[in-house]
Amino acid sequence: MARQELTERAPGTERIQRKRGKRVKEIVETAAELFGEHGYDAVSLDDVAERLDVTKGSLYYYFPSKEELATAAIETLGDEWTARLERLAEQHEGGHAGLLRTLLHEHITIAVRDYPAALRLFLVPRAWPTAQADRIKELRGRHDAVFRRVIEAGVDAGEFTVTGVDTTLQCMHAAMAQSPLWCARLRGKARGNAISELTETLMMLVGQPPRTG
Amino acid sequence: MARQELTERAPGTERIQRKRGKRVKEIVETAAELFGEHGYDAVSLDDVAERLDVTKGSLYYYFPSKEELATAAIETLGDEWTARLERLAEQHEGGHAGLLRTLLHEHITIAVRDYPAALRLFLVPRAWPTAQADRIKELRGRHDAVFRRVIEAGVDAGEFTVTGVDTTLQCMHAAMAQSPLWCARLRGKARGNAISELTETLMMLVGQPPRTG
Amino acid sequence: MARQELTERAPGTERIQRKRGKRVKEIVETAAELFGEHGYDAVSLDDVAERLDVTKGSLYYYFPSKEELATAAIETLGDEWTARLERLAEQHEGGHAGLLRTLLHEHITIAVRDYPAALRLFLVPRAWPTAQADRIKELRGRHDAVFRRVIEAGVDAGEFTVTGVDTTLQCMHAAMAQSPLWCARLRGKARGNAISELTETLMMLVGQPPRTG
Amino acid sequence: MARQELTERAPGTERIQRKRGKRVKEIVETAAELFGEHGYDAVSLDDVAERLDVTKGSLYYYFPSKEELATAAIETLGDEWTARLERLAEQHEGGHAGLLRTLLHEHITIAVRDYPAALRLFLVPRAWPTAQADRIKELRGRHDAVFRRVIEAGVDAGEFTVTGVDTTLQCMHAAMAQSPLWCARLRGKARGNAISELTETLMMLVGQPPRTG
DNA sequence: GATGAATGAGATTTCATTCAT
DNA sequence: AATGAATGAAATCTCATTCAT
Repeated sequence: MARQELTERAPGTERIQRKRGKRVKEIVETAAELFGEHGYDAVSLDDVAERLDVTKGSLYYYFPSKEELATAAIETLGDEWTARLERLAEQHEGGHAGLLRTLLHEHITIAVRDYPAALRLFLVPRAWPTAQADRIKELRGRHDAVFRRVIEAGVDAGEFTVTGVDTTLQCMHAAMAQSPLWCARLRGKARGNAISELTETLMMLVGQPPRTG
Repeated sequence: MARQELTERAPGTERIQRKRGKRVKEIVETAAELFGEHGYDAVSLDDVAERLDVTKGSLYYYFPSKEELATAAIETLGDEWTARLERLAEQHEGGHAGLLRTLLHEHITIAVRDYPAALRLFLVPRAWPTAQADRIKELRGRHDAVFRRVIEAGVDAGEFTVTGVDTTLQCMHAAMAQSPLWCARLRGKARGNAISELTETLMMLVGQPPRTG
Repeated sequence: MARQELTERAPGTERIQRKRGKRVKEIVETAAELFGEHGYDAVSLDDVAERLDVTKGSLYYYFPSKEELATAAIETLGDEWTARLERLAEQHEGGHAGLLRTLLHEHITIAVRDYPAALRLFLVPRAWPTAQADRIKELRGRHDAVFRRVIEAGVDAGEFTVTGVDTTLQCMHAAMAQSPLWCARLRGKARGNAISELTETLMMLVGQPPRTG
Repeated sequence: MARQELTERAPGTERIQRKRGKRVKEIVETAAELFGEHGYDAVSLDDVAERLDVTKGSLYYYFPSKEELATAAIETLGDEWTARLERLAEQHEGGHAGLLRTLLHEHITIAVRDYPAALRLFLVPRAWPTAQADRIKELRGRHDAVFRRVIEAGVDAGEFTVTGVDTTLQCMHAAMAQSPLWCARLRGKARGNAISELTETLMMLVGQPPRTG
């Protein structure tokens, strides 16, 4: 019996890994959704499990604790999100204002359309265990860097005016994190307009007058 | 029986009421402090009771549930807060920009110095019972109105430029709600500077170029 | 100071006692009502106090504990009740059937009209402390005795037929105790009819055919 | 993928369901026992859990609240009880008096011997949530119907005499509900005699003279 | 006589976590 | 891979009782 187990170890490991990855992603996204919606403490693993239509026990197969699940949610989302923004920044041609506008618009769109409520995970300042807090800080840093680079470049080029880059970044981030709440009830064109309006308003933070709609 | 009339009907009712009010205020303020600091879910009634140096049971003598206590805390804070801003607005003389700057500065100062965590109570989207949700919404309305009036007046006077008043308000509030987090580690002069910098940055949202520090 | 108290002991003691007696009676009746309605455990002293529009503390001025209050309720009610029935029995002239019918009718009337729900106190078998249990048993005995005497006399006279006097008594008592529940929703004539019908039905327990209404 | 079809979709679901059902039954029966013995309020979930040798938490795995557990207990008991009486009624051959006597005897026997305290759950007028109150009322209705049918049939056949069917039913039930109290201290033959005596006494409520023991 | 305040023991309920299968 | 069951610590809430005034 013991010997059997030794031989039967690795059949189709790859496909299994892929499947596992998909499952993990499902869980993480659902968790992020719920945590973002109600806050970490107000969401029980039962809630997460129920929305996924699995049992609580299953969650523990994929994650060793509730905290790790939340961290994974933040990490995964943050990673993907940042990657999308970084790609955009690389491809972009044109002035700093154009790039910043593009980044803001994309960021808000993702927040509102793809991961409503997920961003709040970054905001709600829970006392994470240090290991996880560090990881989160790093992510936040990478994320911030995308915007920071454009803004600093714009300032250097004399295109942007700011009181302080950090403060500007914080304001942008805070507003974008709340955006899903404001846009939650809008659909279709109205939502698109709201996103554009928010983008233009945030552009003012670097001294760019709003473009006429 | 006739003699009874000489005695006052409700003896000492007033003083008792005052005393009760004072106690309630103590409790509410302590609660607000803790809730604001750690969030609604992270604070147990034991925590509140312990800081007040009474037993859990006593809290229930004054409030029928944790939720009601939290609502009271929010209400008290919001009330006082708004009142302070309204007073400022009334007294102010001078242009719209000056008033808005004053309001923003005061708001951030209160948030950072006096109630370093209270704003989160308004933000974290907990599913309050409707009775309480309504009360909170009303508070936010009053609070919003203070800022809305200045901005609309400034726009009408041609002093301010905005893409949309609602959006502008939302961005301001989002940023201010986060401010205690950014300033938490700062003290003394550094903190004052941070507050001023944030104020100036937010002034840009209505098209006012930052004043040179 | 101590001396003063010795001299000031008894001014108008009598009137005070009477007043006290009235207050006690009010409390006892309200308590009996509530206990009978919802059961001893389901009623809190707060409930009693609120219906009386006094504070919980006041109840403790008159009764040393919840249990004593309940006992007092049972005792007072039982005492008065039994006294009324005993008086009726003494005055009565005529046959055994007539007396039993009168007693049943009166008993049910009191139960339904004067103390709805109070009788259940005797039924709900709580584990009273023995001191109080004894007192209750005695009361119950005196109460039972009124009916027992008529029934035994009737049986001896050959007027009544029963399988066993105890059993008959128990059935009567059980039915009468529930009667307020059945008649609670009836008013005026309808209630009078219901009481009469119940009386006639119980008369059958001693072999008396129902009188045509 | 094709292989999956060979495996059953919900593996062992049936056995699990059966096991769960068994567990639920164990809990419900233990609960019914305790609630019946001491009353709803006097029994804590700790009591139930301890007798089952599990923790409180486990009970909440099966029932969402104490009230639901109690309702389930009542329902289970009532269901089984009524079913037993209905079966008896179906099988019975002979006159109405014989059937009624059988039903009464069986009912009292169950009450006294099998569920020595369950009836109180039906009697003590607790304010159940309406959903559950309805279910209980329905149960009582079914239960009542068994007796009502015999009595009405007997009356129609001229075998029985009653003042009113409802009143008669109420008296019978009131007496039977108390029976466990009266017989609690009796054992063996004495108990059997008490049950028979009570049965005969209740037969008098429909005008049937007692059979000589 | 009566009240408001406070207490503390105990009840119900929640939930992250573990484990056998 | 996943589940159902169980646990236990901690949270919310209730309430009889005490006490200073």
